[in-house]
Amino acid sequence: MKSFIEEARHKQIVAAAISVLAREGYASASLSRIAKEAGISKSIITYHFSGKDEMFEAVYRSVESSASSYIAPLMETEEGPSGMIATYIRNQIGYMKEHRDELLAIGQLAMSHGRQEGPDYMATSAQEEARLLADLMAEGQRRGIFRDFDRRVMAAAISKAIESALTEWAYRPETDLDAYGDELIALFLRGMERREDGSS
Amino acid sequence: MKSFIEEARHKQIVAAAISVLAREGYASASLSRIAKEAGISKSIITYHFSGKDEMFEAVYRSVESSASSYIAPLMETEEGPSGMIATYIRNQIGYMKEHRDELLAIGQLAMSHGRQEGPDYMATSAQEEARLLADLMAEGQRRGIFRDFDRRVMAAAISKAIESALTEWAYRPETDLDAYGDELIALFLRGMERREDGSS
DNA sequence: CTATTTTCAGTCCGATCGGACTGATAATAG
DNA sequence: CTATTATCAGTCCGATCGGACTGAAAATAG
Repeated sequence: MKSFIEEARHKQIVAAAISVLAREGYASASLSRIAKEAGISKSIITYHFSGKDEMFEAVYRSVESSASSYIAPLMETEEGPSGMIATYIRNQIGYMKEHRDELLAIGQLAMSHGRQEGPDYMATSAQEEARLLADLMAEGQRRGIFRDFDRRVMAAAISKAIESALTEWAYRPETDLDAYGDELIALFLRGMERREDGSS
Repeated sequence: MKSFIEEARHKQIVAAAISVLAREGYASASLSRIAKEAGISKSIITYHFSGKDEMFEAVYRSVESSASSYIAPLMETEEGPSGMIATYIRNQIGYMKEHRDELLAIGQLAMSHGRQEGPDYMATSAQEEARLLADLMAEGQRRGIFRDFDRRVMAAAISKAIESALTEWAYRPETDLDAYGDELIALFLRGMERREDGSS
């Protein structure tokens, strides 16, 4: 089926949820609040979604697919591990510039599961990201471009560093995101590369 | 006054709150749940604290003072910016090893304020940490040991990287924290240092 | 036109929360 | 001994939540 209406409502509700999550945080993102944000009756949400969990999953998947479809094509043009990692960081921040609320929203969703891991779909997508970075690093190490470091640690550091750009930017809107990304690229490329003197 | 009983109760309640926050997250950290964790009546909490906010502030300040009293003395012995930053990272992780739940707990408290910054005491202590790192970096740059980078970005990256050690460790208990810390130190010292060839 | 889908405002339920309060009791201090 | 302080289990309140439900109206489809 997938009527136009159904799809439009889904998008509308997801968009309203993203706004509320990003602006007021997870605790305020109740069904009533989201319905109010969308200008619709609360019943409509439960009519189109089986419940709150399913709706938040739709939010997560929506942002995930949006981000990956933005980033994936831009990665194709690069070849070396260094360039690809730099491109990865640059693209993540590029996406961030145009989709601030989406990223803040899924950040709220990710944090809302205080200890005790959240739903599967979150864990798997986080693993995919770590995997992608780790593979690029392994290739760089194999080629002798990168020194020997722990790829898990490095991948986590990169992910968190990109995250820090978002929180800094949300906190200080005057932050120059492109410059922030360039700083991170310089930091990590220098931190990963093998030195000329051949040691380590 | 500060009777023995009052102080002991405060500590007991704070400890129980830390356990619940670290193990079950902010959402589960209700007064009833914390009282149950401590094996006391819920009324005792409202008897010794004016309310939930004051109690969580006590939790935050408790961990903050514990951490700074652990770390500060160990910083005195170092002299150069590189060594001090390395020591800073090492000490943060050293404290982490013995106070996992405390750090997870204040992490929950920090995250609980979805957008819209939390209480003052949190913001100021975060600023102090960033300030300390930024000052060390400025000194390193002045001495020509470090290259020219954005100290705000670098300080945020370091803080987040240390945080990543905690989340990784909480997620995978088999993580070798000392090795993790050494990896971070290698990463950031290489990322910050001025290269021998004199460029940039 | 008729049948179906969608929207709406609103109610009701059970649960949980922070917090104020009770009254009895236990512990401690002067 | 007498006051004071501390503890307890429990109640009550107002508020909010997710969610199920209602009945009627509106929109859409066949």
